[in-house]
Amino acid sequence: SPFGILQQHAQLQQLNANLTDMGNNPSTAIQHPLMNMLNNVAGQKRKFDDDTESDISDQPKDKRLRTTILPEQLDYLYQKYQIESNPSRKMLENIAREVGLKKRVVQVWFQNTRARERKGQFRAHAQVINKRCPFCPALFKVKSALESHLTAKHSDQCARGEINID
Amino acid sequence: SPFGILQQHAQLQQLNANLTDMGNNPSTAIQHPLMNMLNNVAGQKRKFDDDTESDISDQPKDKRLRTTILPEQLDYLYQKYQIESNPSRKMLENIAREVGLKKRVVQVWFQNTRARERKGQFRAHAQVINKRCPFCPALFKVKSALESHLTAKHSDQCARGEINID
DNA sequence: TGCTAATGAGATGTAAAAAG
DNA sequence: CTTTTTACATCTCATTAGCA
Repeated sequence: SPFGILQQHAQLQQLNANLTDMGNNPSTAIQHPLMNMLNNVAGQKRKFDDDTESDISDQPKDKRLRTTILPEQLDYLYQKYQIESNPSRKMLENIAREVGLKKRVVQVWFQNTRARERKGQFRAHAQVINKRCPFCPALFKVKSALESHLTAKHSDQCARGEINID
Repeated sequence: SPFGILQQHAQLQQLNANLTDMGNNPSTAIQHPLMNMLNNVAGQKRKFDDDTESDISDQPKDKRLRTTILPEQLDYLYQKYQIESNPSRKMLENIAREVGLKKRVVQVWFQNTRARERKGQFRAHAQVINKRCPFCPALFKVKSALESHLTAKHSDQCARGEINID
């Protein structure tokens, strides 16, 4: 996947979030009064299995981890969104694999984007360029994709100032 | 900066090595004679799409597994249903083999579809999409038409994984 | 602080199981 | 077999909360 590095980047961010969270979790167990405490309707255990109900350990695992979708990934997602705003499951898996995000994350992104669009908050995102890489025959239609490619494959040349991305 | 990623690449790889590569591998790939080009994923894999990826295969509970019948398969089944809504055992086996589903699954589908029809819930079942070809301005309102166009005119791009037919 | 990723409730469709 | 019920999968919508 061309986003392999990006994926790892995101994972690192999440990891760091979890690690640094150890020990300082001030916002644990803040529940809104409106929110009900019951788990999902069908009894599916979404929370950590609480059969050991004594709950002495009280690990601060409640922290919600937020995936950072990088600009390059966003471009890709928006590209796909233009083609199909409501992709099938199979399509979703393909996209997730390509972009290097979990399927669930991609699914949520599409849901949120759809909702955003319905509310009229849709914004064009990707910068279409359709340019060729100066160092190899690769062709790109999105600017950020070219940038990723350059940093991944031709970072040395770029560093020498031989090329201007714009 | 897009170059910042590279700096972390090394440690990221190390980190990634430690992580138990949570690669979701849905390649169950049940194949059926019909539509050989689509890789059918309707295999029995525990879905339960919730994040947490707790795919540890020691789930002791009675998990009712639900087959996902793909649109292409549905098309085929409805086609057969129009011809004969109550097929014989032999026909059932034929249909099951051709569509790539277990006989029992097809049997249940016919039962449920019959019941649905009796209750007046019969669906027209048209695959209207109104999508534009990702590679040229051609517009299609029927899914199968787009698929034909893609395989006929842009098979190379499709093969390169630049776009997914579904 | 704004944008948005993630969550949860509620609705819908339907495959599978149970009942008849 | 049919009818009914259960449970899973996925969507929308409203909210909550994390990060730049």
